[in-house]
Amino acid sequence: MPKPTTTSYALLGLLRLRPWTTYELAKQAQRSLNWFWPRAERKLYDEPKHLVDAGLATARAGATGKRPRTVYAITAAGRRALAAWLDEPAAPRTSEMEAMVKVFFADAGDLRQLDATLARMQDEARDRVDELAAMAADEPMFPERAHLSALTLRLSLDQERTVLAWATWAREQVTQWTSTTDPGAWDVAAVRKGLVAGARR
Amino acid sequence: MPKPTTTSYALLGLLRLRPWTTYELAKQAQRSLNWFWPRAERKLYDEPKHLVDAGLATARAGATGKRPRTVYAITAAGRRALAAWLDEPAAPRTSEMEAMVKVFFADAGDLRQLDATLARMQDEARDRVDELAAMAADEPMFPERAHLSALTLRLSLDQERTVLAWATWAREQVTQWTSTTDPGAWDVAAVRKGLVAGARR
DNA sequence: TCTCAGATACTGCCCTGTGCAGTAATCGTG
DNA sequence: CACGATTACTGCACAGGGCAGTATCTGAGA
Repeated sequence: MPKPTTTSYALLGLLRLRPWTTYELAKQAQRSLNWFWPRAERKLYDEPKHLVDAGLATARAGATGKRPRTVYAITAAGRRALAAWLDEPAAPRTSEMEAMVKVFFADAGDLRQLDATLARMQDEARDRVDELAAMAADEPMFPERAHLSALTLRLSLDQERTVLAWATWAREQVTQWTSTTDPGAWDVAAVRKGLVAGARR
Repeated sequence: MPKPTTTSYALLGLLRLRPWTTYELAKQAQRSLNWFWPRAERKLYDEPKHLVDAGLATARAGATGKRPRTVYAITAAGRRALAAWLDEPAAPRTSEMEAMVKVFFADAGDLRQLDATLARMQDEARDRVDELAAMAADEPMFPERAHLSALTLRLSLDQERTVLAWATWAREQVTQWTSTTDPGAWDVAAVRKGLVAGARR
């Protein structure tokens, strides 16, 4: 059997909290892990089977009426594997921001297009900040793990607020530009200097 | 031919600046786009061929000694496609942070493991801040596009600094914990409240 | 001037992951 | 108790990643 992926360990982590059906597991992963380990629902349906193949989880067959409902639970080997995995250095962070590609190549279009892109980024960040704030305000689903979710929630929230602040700033800046190819009186060199000045903090 | 992906448009954007060989294009993409649109080198070697198939770029055969060296250039259709693409709403941002999965499931291990994970995140963020600051301090490769790269540079830098600040904060917090399962006197509820309080900014 | 180590410039393969269409069972409402 | 909506999946095609392998080129030493 192929070696477990990060997605395997992520689901194993959820199974450590309690047994779940595939469906529940998929939903829970999208609710909690989606902020830092986003995976398509499709993939979440396949993964538990691999965990069973690897001996890290067990499948107990159940049913809701005629519909089969397999309940997955972690095994002792699964717990050991998870603990061992925590020691391995994590893969570097990566972020995909299609919108930033559009900003970077904004000179292929006009200022209206650029502002629309920035406005959409602003809206997206605002929605996410609200969603995360709601999560922080709600009762945690696993109160005994509230300290850990407080840590992760904080990074997600900080990241979204950073994007929101940046998008707001960027929209202001581009109103000073003559066109997407000519920033007019806008002092590019000064802005770049400002970036370096704040270096490391 | 299948419809172009974001990666197609990203490379098309680079081709708009000047013609490149596959190798140069791959290197340039990793230098500039990697911050917001990371793609494996492997993929960057395939993509120009698809652009040619789609009529968005042309391939002109050249050579360095016995080694063939195809130079790609954007076509008029390519320029039109790129400008049109700028109007389409971008895909939502996503970030993968394997380290955060380890933080979230830190209660499967001990405080030493958690601190090691946080320390590695801190180092990674520090390195990236330095790298981005160096880019901001250097002469831009395309001075006529310095205003656009200033915008993208700033978001990348802000994001990295956010992670750096968070990791530093998180390391301080966990020293106050009794174990990964028991935060001791650490006031979880207060921290969560603090998150909501700062909502939206 | 030849040699060979390392750097350069790729390609093939196999697996992970995504998006979407399709399907069947179940639930809620009248 | 019929039927539309929702729930709970599966199949398929294609984008993307990692790594091993290969051939060509460059440069330092014999």
